Amino acid sequence: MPQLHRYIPERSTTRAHFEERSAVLKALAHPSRLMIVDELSHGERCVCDLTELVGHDISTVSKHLNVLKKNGIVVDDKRGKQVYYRLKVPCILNFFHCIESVIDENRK
Amino acid sequence: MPQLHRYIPERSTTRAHFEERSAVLKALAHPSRLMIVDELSHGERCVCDLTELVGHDISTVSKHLNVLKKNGIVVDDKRGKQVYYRLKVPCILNFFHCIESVIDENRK
DNA sequence: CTCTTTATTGGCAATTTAACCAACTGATTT
DNA sequence: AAATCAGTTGGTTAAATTGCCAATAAAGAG
Repeated sequence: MPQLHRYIPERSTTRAHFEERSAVLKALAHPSRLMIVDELSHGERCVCDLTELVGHDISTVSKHLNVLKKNGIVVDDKRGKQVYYRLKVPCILNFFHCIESVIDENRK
Repeated sequence: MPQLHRYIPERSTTRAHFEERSAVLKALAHPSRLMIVDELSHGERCVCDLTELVGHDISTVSKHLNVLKKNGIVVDDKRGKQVYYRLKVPCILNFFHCIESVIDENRK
């Protein structure tokens, strides 16, 4: 008698699953997008605020925001002429501590 | 009397700093490299073990390992004919929980 | 309604990334 | 010493990324 349910792993470790994870990391892995996430950790901001912060063309910033949005890191909210973005999953911020420690180690 | 020391920020938020951080994230943001990091969380492994795991050419895996090494995520150790890699900064593993929660949110 | 402001989208050029194969290095085996 | 095994490095090609400009859309102001 086959026991099919025994073969379902608790945690997926398939290639597809690692691709999903890396997509999220890739969305964060750009200096401008990190600046944006850092800024959004202080509250929601409109695209024009973020454009000034990042110092690139507004179309470039809009595309960066779309990358973050597609990967579930931010959500947007149009109010009037402006579009406001905010963090969707705050735990993203925990990354920074670890990344700092990696960088500190690299300096040694 | 100028108070120069007052202008030194506690935490750097310059573009250069965000570039450093994104370099670390970028090193992690690839499915094969995530597979490697996940495997190394169980202990050190030689390149040939990781090559079998990843399922790509050994030269490709070697280059992935070099990316992780250059960014301070793993360290290597040659013993005999084999080169063993292990995680340098274990906190990297904390990322996974958060990434999972992002992915879970994305499914909703 | 027209003009302006805010943001998104399409398209293009330059750069980067990632895979493979081939060549090479270094250590072990025979 | 010669052959073999484990890994790294160089070179090439295909694909993805990122920036800007131009065109478009949507909302508000005059």
